[in-house]
Amino acid sequence: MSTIRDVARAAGVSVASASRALNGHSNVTPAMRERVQRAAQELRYVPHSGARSLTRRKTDTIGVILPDLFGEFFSELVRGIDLIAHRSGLHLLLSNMRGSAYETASAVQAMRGRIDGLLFMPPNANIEELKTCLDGVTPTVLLNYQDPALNLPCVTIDNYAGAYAMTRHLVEQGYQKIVHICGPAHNFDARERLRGFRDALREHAGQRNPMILPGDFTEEGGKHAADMLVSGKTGFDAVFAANDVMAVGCIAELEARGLRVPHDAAVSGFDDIPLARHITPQLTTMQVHIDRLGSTAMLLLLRMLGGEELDASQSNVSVPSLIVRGSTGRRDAAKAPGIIG
Amino acid sequence: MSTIRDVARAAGVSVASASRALNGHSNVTPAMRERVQRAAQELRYVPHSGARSLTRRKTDTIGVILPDLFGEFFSELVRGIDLIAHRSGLHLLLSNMRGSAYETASAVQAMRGRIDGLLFMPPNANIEELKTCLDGVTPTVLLNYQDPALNLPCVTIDNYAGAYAMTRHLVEQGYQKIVHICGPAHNFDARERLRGFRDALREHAGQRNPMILPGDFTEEGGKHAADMLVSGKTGFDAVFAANDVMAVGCIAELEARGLRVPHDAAVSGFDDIPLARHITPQLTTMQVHIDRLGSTAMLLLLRMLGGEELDASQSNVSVPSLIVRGSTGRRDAAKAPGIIG
DNA sequence: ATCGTGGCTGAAACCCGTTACATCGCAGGC
DNA sequence: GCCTGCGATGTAACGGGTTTCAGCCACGAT
Repeated sequence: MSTIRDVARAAGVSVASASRALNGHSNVTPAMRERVQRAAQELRYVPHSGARSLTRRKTDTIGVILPDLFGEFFSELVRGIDLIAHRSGLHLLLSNMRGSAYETASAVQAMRGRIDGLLFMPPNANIEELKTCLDGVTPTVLLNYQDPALNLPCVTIDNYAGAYAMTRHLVEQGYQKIVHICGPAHNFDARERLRGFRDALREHAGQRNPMILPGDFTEEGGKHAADMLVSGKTGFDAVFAANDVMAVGCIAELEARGLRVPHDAAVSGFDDIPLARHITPQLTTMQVHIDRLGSTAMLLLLRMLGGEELDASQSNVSVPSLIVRGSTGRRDAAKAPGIIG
Repeated sequence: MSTIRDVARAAGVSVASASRALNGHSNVTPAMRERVQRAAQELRYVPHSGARSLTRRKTDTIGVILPDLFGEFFSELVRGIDLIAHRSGLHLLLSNMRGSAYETASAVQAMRGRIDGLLFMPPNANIEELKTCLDGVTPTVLLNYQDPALNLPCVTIDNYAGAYAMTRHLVEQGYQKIVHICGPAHNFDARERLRGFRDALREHAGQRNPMILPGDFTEEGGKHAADMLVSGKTGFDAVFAANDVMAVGCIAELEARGLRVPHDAAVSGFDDIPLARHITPQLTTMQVHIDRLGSTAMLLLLRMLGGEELDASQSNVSVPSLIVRGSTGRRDAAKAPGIIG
């Protein structure tokens, strides 16, 4: 592998001139530039980005730390980020932390000297340790997490408003015994969605003690919840799952148990994953533009890289929109078999 | 940001000793190590990976260059890669090339000095330019592409065998007018699948001029093909789409046009995306373990990083397995309405 | 007492670029 | 003809680590 010194030697000039010629500085004669470029080409010289970033104090790389690299959420998020990053000639350094706080801290630290900025989606675990390793070292934008203690801009989804809107939709459709399958207890999104569900049900249906089933955001979890519902003695006529994946599992299990959706019970989800449109009945859900989440975060980060000082007040909250499909078809009083259970 | 010199000064030792103490070299007294570690902790010292990789000639980073960062294929592939990479403490530097050959070349070059090895999935465009920039500079494993001219190990899917097996399955089920919706003409996978289809049909059904419809691997493409089929005058009783996404589009369109699958016509796909199990009828398809593709490639690359000299002869071909589901349900002679068209 | 040995330690070179600063030559102004 | 100023070029420092090599010291052996 040839270095810039090799190029300089081959061209019979100093390394400084070689560097200037190759980087398009103006104070270089055309003849000199020509000579250097020719030498570089012949030696197949490619600058060593690592060395370059050492002096430039710029790596042209953005770190992306996520809880896991899995599924639709991940791919859409990265797509959104890359769309903007690529446009600015930035690379993406990916890291996951497998949920562990220790891994998270080391992942953040391992980024030092590799990146110019960080997009960080914290795990649901305790955030305390993060504060120490995130203290203004590198420009950072948080994804899907908000913490007043960390005065960082963040890009989030308004889970509360989304769950509220969905619950209200179900109430307005005439459903009376609406059950919520929630996500993991420590999950930020899950908690907010549960809160939205609770508030909407209290404010629009006057219910104070709705039925809540535990869930884990997996298809199996949705099936399990449906199982409990059908076997249980509590009646229900609608299920609002905290995400689409569980809703899909729930529908599958309900139908396996002989119930028809939405005829016997409505089911709705959250996220609008591609699958939502493809199952039968099509799933009513809250549409979240995950790619936009990534793009927005990246745009904020670009501003920070440009020197702007952004803080939590610049945070961006995107409100998901209600997509009504077949799975919550208007409850027809004539055909409805009444509340199950 | 404190450097190792700051740490050395604080501990009252030389940088060399500080470096040795922090990197766990054996020739350091416990007292010295203690002093240095304490100083590092107090100064919140984190080594600068960029600088470190300059001397070590090792970046602990793997470059991953893909045609695009999109969809299930991408996320599964990255998951498989990360699974192995993470285990070895390697980071992932992601790059896409948007199909352009120029971008590809510059993406590969931009990796110089940033990575220890490369996982590369070439675009379908001409490979010629790549040879020059891939010439043994860095250990490389090719994904899903094989080229005798590039003597590199590659990890591929046996598209030919998969398509052959699927076609044979359809023939054995009794279907007689089997149509293939193929992928983009320049796509390597698509061409191989088409070839497998052709050969199987010739060898097992004696057909030499099967009906081939153009496609583009998108849902819309599948719908369009179904549209042509239904409107066209050529009869068909089974459709083998070159990927699941098109198969899904095809089924949707067929049903929209009043045909039932598999009653009126069978439909099968290729890839076994998660959606395949969720649509009605469930899709018969060839299961491809995309995550394993990534893991296998990463394992090969690890061996190369370990000093082994691998070449094309070490390539790994994974044969997809046939997953029979409802969409190609055995053609029941009694109920079948005969060939449509 | 002397010499050799071995283990720690520190100074300095090195990795590969970029850039501040010094130098040089040349043209123009007086 | 001499000085000034400017633009092109070269030298060397620098960025932040790692590593080689030499020096130092204490210890054991002769």
